[in-house]
Amino acid sequence: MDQLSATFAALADPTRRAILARLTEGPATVKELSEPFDISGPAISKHLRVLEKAGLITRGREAQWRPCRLDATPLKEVAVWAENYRRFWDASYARLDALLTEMKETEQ
Amino acid sequence: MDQLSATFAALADPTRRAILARLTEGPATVKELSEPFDISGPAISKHLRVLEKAGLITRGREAQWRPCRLDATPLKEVAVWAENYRRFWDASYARLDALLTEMKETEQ
DNA sequence: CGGTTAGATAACCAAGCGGTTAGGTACAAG
DNA sequence: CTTGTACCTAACCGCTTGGTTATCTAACCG
Repeated sequence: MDQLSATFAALADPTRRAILARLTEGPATVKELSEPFDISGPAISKHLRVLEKAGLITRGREAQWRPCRLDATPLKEVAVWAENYRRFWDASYARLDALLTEMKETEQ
Repeated sequence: MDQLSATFAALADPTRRAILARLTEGPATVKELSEPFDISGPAISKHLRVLEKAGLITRGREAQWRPCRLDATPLKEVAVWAENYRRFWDASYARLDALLTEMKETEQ
């Protein structure tokens, strides 16, 4: 699986996006991250592994804690990818695109 | 499944992203879209259904063809979502963040 | 009419996902 | 040393996913 696919797949789960949102406020332990959700610890562990493999978080070791820290660099690739489609959602460009399509059709 | 999750899930597949890229050049039939890939027609149909449910394409009817057209509006939400993390991948902000973390730690 | 083409649907399969419970490891505190 | 806490791994379960082949509909073409 390529990097971009892994990133999109990781972001497809609301729990994982909530974890990322929490990590914008600073590093957190697994316990802290699991508190907002009523799912088991192993389920959180799996989510964190997905995020780690996607390069969206890094994990340290401090005694019995495994603090998680946000690494947003893959999100830059997401933003860049999405920006390539800006002209297709931007209204003025959409009108221009429709005009060009119409011109192309009538010229044949 | 919420809209954003559906969009991310749809984008997690390279074949579907390639289909979207092709549609930036204009509408295309199912056959045209399937040509670059050596997977069966039904597999393409499934990908198109995923994209359609995510609101990323719309489909028309012209005789025996079902032309697909790009609808990039969900990608705007993706871009907006990712932009909220810009300060975490931007180098200068990263350095500022590290500085603030250091200050917070030493003040205790 | 018969044949061809575009495309969808159905049924199936292997693999992956999101969740669980049970049990194991590592460390700190009493 | 014992107990409790933080976290992980393993095994399992139901559902989804990405693919297949086979079959069906709908439209055009001769």
